[in-house]
Order: sequence, then C-alpha cells, then structure tokens
Amino acid sequence: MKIKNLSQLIVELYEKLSSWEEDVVKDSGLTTTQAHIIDIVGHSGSIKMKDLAEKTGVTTGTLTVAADRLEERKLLKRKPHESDRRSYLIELTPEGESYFKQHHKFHLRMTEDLVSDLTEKEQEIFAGIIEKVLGKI
Amino acid sequence: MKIKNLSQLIVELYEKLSSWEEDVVKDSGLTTTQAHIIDIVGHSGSIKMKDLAEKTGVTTGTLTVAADRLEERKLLKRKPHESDRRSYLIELTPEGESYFKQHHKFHLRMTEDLVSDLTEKEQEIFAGIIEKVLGKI
DNA sequence: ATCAAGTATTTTGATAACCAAACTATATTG
DNA sequence: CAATATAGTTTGGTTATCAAAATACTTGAT
Repeated sequence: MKIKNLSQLIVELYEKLSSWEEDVVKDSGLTTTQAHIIDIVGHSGSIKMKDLAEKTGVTTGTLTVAADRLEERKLLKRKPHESDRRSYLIELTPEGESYFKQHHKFHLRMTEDLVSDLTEKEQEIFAGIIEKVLGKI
Repeated sequence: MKIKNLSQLIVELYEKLSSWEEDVVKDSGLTTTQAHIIDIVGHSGSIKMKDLAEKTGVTTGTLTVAADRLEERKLLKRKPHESDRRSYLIELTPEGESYFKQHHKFHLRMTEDLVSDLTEKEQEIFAGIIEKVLGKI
C-alpha cells in the first residue's frame, strides 16, 4: 500500500466527515465552537471552566465569552464550586442536554449512512482497524 | 457490529485527525482558513475567486478578505483573468507552493504514524474500506 | 448598438472566535 | 501573615464569517 494513496483517502474521509458535521451544526443554529463545548460538557458532565477550556483547546478568556453566549441561549449554566469560590462548574441545562442528545443521534445516523455499503463483516474489520489506529488495542 | 461503537470510534478518529491538523497549521503561523485555501489552490491550480469560495465553503466576501491576508503574506497572488475583466485567477506564489508541499509532506508523515501499527495487509483493507465508504467503488 | 439583466468581486456593517496580557478575587504555602 | 499561585473575567486587537449593498464588467434580447 502506497502511503500516498492512503493519505489521500484519509484526507478525503476527513473532509467528508467535516462537511457533514459543519452542515448539521450550522443548521442547528449554533457555531461549531458552541457545539463543541456542548459536546464536551455533555460527555464530561459538570466541569470547571479551566478544564473545559483545556479540553476545548482554547484559552480561558475565549471560553468565558463562549460560555456567556451559551448561557444567554440557556444551553448551559455556571454553578458556583462548593469548595473553591474562584471557580465555577459548567453544566448543561435541560435544553443543553436535549441538544447534546440530538447531536448524538445525528452521529449515529451519519455512521449508518457512512457504512451502509459495507457488509457486517467489513464493519467489524473497520472498527478493529480504527481501534488499532487509535492505540486502543 | 453495533452502530453505537462504530460511531464512537469514528468520532474519536475524527478528533485525533482534527487535533493533529490544527496543531500543525497553527505552528505554521497560518489560520486554519488560510491553510485550507492554500491547500485547495495547491490542488486545483489557477482558480477563480468564485470557484475557490465555493470549494472552500465560504461566501465571496469572506474569501476576498482571506485572499487579501494571504496576498499580504505573499503566499498567493491575484492574476487578472484574460477574457473576463471582472474576474481574477488565484495562484500560489513560490512561497505558497512551498507551504503547500510542506503541508502535503505532513499529511504523509501523519498517515505513516497513524497506520504504523497496522500490517501491510491491514493497510490495504483499510484503504479499500475507506474507498467504499467514500463511494469510490 | 444599446439597454436590461446577469455575474464576479469588493465593500460595509455586524456578530463571533480567538489570543495575550492585565486584572480581580480567592487559595495556598512558607 | 505575606508572597505566590490559581480561576476566571476583562481588554485590546486581529481574523472569520455572513448578508446585503455597491461596483465593474459581460451577455442576451430587441
């Protein structure tokens, strides 16, 4: 297998996933950053600003503003940290949870769509290879 | 194969690729948009603003500004269209070409790294599955 | 040939993302 | 307790982004 071909295929796959994700996020009325934040909080549960900023890959200053927007839209809330008065815990509101679940469902549909031409066997092999690539095996 | 597992794996793979790409682009001193534009022009060669905007997935207004920045940095240039005086052809400068080639090399290294734990056979299967997923077969 | 309609790009006006650095409030440590 | 560290916000500045208006040119129909 020439690395060149494989590289090209991976880039194309990445672009396909990327464009799907962007389309669905924009349709939902959030920016990609906002959706990313909802997704991380949805997965992590209650999380400190600082840790959330780190996971999101932005500075705390950037996150402050993004959290403001999401709080305005009632998708998340800041809860005072019980033992550290400098800190907040970020949590999803019911609306935020609902967005998160919906987005999760989109991923399932997207995956179904993506692998619809693969046999059951091929899907398993695909999963195994991705696990290996991710260093999970 | 449960779609749920596969979906999770695909999301994780996507995130891994995404973070690699972002890291390397930021290190290069360009924004992701700028790198995206260089990449598209590098692949397409001489291309009209309108077509470039479409391929990049932004409005022509957005592209005008981005092209200005890249022209300031001497990575691309506007060349008047020979037969349509409303239009420009966008091309990479030698510096732009050099950036493009370097980025391409990064993709190759990334791919090598990514599939280093796979056997030759597995790499071929992986490529075949991606081709199928992309509708190339 | 001319004039209306269409097209390519730029400009404008607004919101949002993003960073680094300064700032505020609280916590920790010597 | 004082000095230092940490969590989050604010500030000042660049860039991305869009929709809609403006500009300059092309095309099609009469």
